[in-house]
Amino acid sequence: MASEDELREARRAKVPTLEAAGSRAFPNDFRVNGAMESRRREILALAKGPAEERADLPEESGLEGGEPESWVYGRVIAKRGPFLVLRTPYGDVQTLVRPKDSKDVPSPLSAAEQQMAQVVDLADHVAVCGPLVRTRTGELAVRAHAYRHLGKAMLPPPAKWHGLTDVEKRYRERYVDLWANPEVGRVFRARSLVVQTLRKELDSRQFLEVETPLLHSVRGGATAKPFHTHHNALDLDLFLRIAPELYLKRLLVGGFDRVYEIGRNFRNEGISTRHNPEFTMLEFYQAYATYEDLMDLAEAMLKAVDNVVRQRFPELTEGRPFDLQAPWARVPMRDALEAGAKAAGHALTRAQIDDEAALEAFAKELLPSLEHAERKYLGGRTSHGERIFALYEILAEPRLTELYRTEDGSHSVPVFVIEYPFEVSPLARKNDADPRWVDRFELFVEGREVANAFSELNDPDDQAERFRAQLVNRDRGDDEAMDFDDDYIRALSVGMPPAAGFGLGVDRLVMLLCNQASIRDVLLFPLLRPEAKRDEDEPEG
RNA sequence: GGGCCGUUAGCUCAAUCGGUAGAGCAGCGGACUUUUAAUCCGACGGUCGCGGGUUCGAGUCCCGCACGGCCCA
Repeated sequence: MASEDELREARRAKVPTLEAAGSRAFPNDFRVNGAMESRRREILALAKGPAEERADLPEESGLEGGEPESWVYGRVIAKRGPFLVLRTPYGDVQTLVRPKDSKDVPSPLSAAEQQMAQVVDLADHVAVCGPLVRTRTGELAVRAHAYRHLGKAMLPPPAKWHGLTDVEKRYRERYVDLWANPEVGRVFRARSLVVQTLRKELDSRQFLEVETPLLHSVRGGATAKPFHTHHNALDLDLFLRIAPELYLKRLLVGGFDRVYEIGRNFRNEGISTRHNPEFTMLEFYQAYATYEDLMDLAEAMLKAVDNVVRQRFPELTEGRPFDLQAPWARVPMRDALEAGAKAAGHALTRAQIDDEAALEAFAKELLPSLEHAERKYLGGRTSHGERIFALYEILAEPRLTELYRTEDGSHSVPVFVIEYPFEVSPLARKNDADPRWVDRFELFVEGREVANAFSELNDPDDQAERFRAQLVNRDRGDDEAMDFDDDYIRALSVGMPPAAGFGLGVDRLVMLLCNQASIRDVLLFPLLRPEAKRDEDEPEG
């Protein structure tokens, strides 16, 4: 017996035994209450804790009767001798289940319970109730004086020693991965805590959580390729949103001074270890604030998130190469460029950067040493601002991690890069003192972009101008360009208060905080191609 | 989109130069019943990802495809 069907059949064959013993294969009459839940948690803590705390427990042979009995319940993940190991959300607990009388010890279970326990399979759900005992090696076990079958697993679990390691299978069968590999579940608990803490931080600052449409008839808020869909009754082509930005700013117009949304966005792009077509972003907008206020807020908020996650999940956060609690760097892009160029072995002065002709000459000189893609990118930039940005991206961004470090040099620190050229920031407000730059920052942690924020553009004429520029790009074949959003211009015309806005990739933040190399490891169900259908399902020919 | 790697039993993996596909675990039958990957005995378990080609003979060599992983764009 080994084919999947045969393994399923072997388990199905045990159902009549369960029924003869008075249990359904899939009963739903086992109720837990708060007391049982907290008791189970206590027992798990005791099982995991130091051995001294279990020293007072009697051994099985020392039981006198009348000891308090407790329920534990979970999935059977191992059978060892007379022990069944149950996996619970809080860890594993041993149960001592005697399905037969042995030479020295009669089974404490009823005849029906013995029958049920004899046909238990790995991965079944069961509950046992009994006194706590100490095993010969000082471990805790719950000795089953009562036994309940709670649910049959018709398929076997992964190999007990290696577990489920096939990466594709782990993603496709996450429901197995999650219980078979406890560290996987831990990442998603940490993710939940990250989101919860972000909410708490914003709620405590009087931000209002809102939900805006996912179905958009106009592309906007970011430059990206959208997914297309269709509403039948209205016969209307729609896009899945690429960003909530324009709706959230309409709410500023409407008088909600502080709003945020944590939600899914969809971008019709390739898949990689850092990209999934649907991903979660936090965006928030605050009236009467500038991007500088948001730097303070972002730093406080992310330090709080980091503290909570490190405290609750030390095993996930240890050994990270960056330190979020150290002072964060705030660096004008031109300073980062100067430092990056120096580190790359180029003499590039601030005066050269600020001088359009000098910078163009430097770029021209640099071109031959670049790889094809970078050469094409830098060579194609025509304005001073675009050139500063391209040189920054090529020379400085990859070196942020080495340039900005803790005092002892042991960890990288988060870097706010500020003073972006207006040419590369179509939605951001120009700086009042020097309109070459916009009031914008991007936040980098360990060299990876985590957040983007700026003082918002609320001049409807300026915004209309920038939409028109997007249309020109569209005509040139740029299928990532935004649409002209008439209603958004009307909203700005009604009057949007001065404000600043912030966007953060939640998936990437979780990756960083929890040391996960792939975005798929922080998404419960990453997008995969469907499995190939079996031959019998395919049409002939 | 490009390059490299992978796909063999339910799970984890072997298979030498191209010569009858193997092991551990799980499952099944039995023994044992304080185990820590429990142990012992026995029998069972295969569309070698899919399709073509070369060959007397292909898991192995060649071509194509599918799915996945990593790197690059």
